[in-house]
Amino acid sequence: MSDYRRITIAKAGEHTGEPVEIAGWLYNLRKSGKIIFPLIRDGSGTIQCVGVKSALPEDLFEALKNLTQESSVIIRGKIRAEARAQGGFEMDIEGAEIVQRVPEETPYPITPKEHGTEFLFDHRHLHLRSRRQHAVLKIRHEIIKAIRDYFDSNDFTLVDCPIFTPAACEGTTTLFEVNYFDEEKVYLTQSGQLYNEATAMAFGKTYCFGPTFRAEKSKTRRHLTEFWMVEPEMAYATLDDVKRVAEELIVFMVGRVLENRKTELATLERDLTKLEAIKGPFPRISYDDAVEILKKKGSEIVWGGDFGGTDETLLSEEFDRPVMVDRYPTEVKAFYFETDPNRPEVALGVDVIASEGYGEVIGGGQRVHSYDTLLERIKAHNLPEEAFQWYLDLRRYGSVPHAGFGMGVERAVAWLCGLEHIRETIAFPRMLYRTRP
RNA sequence: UCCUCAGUAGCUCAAUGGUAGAGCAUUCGGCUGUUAACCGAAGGGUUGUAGGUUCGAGUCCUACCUGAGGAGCCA
Repeated sequence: MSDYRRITIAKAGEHTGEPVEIAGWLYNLRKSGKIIFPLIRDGSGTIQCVGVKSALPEDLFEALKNLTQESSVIIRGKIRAEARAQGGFEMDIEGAEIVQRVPEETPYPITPKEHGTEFLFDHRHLHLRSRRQHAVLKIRHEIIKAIRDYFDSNDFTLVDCPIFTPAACEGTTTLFEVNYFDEEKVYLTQSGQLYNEATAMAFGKTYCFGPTFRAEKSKTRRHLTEFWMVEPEMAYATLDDVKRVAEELIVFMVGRVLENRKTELATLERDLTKLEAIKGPFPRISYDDAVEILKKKGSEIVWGGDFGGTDETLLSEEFDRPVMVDRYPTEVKAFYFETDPNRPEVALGVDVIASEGYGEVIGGGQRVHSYDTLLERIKAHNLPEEAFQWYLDLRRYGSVPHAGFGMGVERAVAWLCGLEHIRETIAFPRMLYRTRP
């Protein structure tokens, strides 16, 4: 038994001819009388094994031949290059150990045929084992790693923000309320931004990376109630810095995925030319320009309104890469946005609209840094002044121009993977009508 | 919250108002190169729930439940 060295399927090609073992699960089994083809997956990949009756003990051959889908099994044998096999390699079975056999009375529910979304997401804990979902989550991991590598290597310090917050960050969106020891109400964070402004004044450049929550009853392919967001914030920075960093981040992220996740992109049948087109510089247009473009394309948008999902799609059709839209009407942006000194009616904010109709992936801009202006805004938005004293402190003690943005991780994943729906981009999605499993 | 569509076997779906069916999965049998393998056989149903119309309802009507897509809102 110890003669067989444990390897992962991903590295099978490096061990041809050696006695090795693979510990995994039965993904599928094709059999033909005296020869069987178990397809084994181990989390790193899948490989077809070949078992010949004459070469194996009778009881082992029969046990493998009758093995049920997703039974856990350790296969021992030798790897061989095989032109007919999918990954280019096959394993000839010399021995095996069945770790747990899935009973036939309770067969694995997800068969190799089609299923509906309700069924699949009710069985999400098992659905994750299938090839497509595995590929999506591998790419998600790559994207998250790229994001962290980008910020870490550009002098940003990770300072995470609280999940429990005492009040609304932006005053507009609906929050999840939590009973906090029956003493007071707290809310699940919808953004770490206000806290980021504090940490940026302490560290210069910071970012937070964590889950955020929105209690809006959005029921579309672009929304989750719990999603992950990365939010950088920079002291002594302006709107232009936000655009530069956002562009660099996206280009870096896409590069990493193209470099390291070719296999997964192929599994998803992603059009690579669309990803390869995502290079700097991204087109930069103003909100005014965007409205003109949309009007020409038949949208009913009027100056002063925010873009709907359809508008974002129409806009993205004009470009082969993400487009940056800046200087939105102050009215549609949150209270903390700095206004353009030359045009007080527009805010120094920018949205990055992803290509191929994937919508807004990044939103951010320059923050108000004058104490008086911020106080005015808080009053104008009917926000509780008391709760914002600490935030006002940031303008009392060494206030500087500063800026930052937030990127929705799931939207980025859906975009780079080319997915129809955001629910596949996270292991256990939380949506309007789904909190299980 | 609003609009639209859909709920039939474990799963994916069929069935003009007239005897509820197929493929996959499961069980049994066959096959030494299969690629969502294939071939033969068997078991498997309170047609989402509650009413109603009708000689007769999976099918038509009403309400409710569940889900999907979209709108608004948002990343």
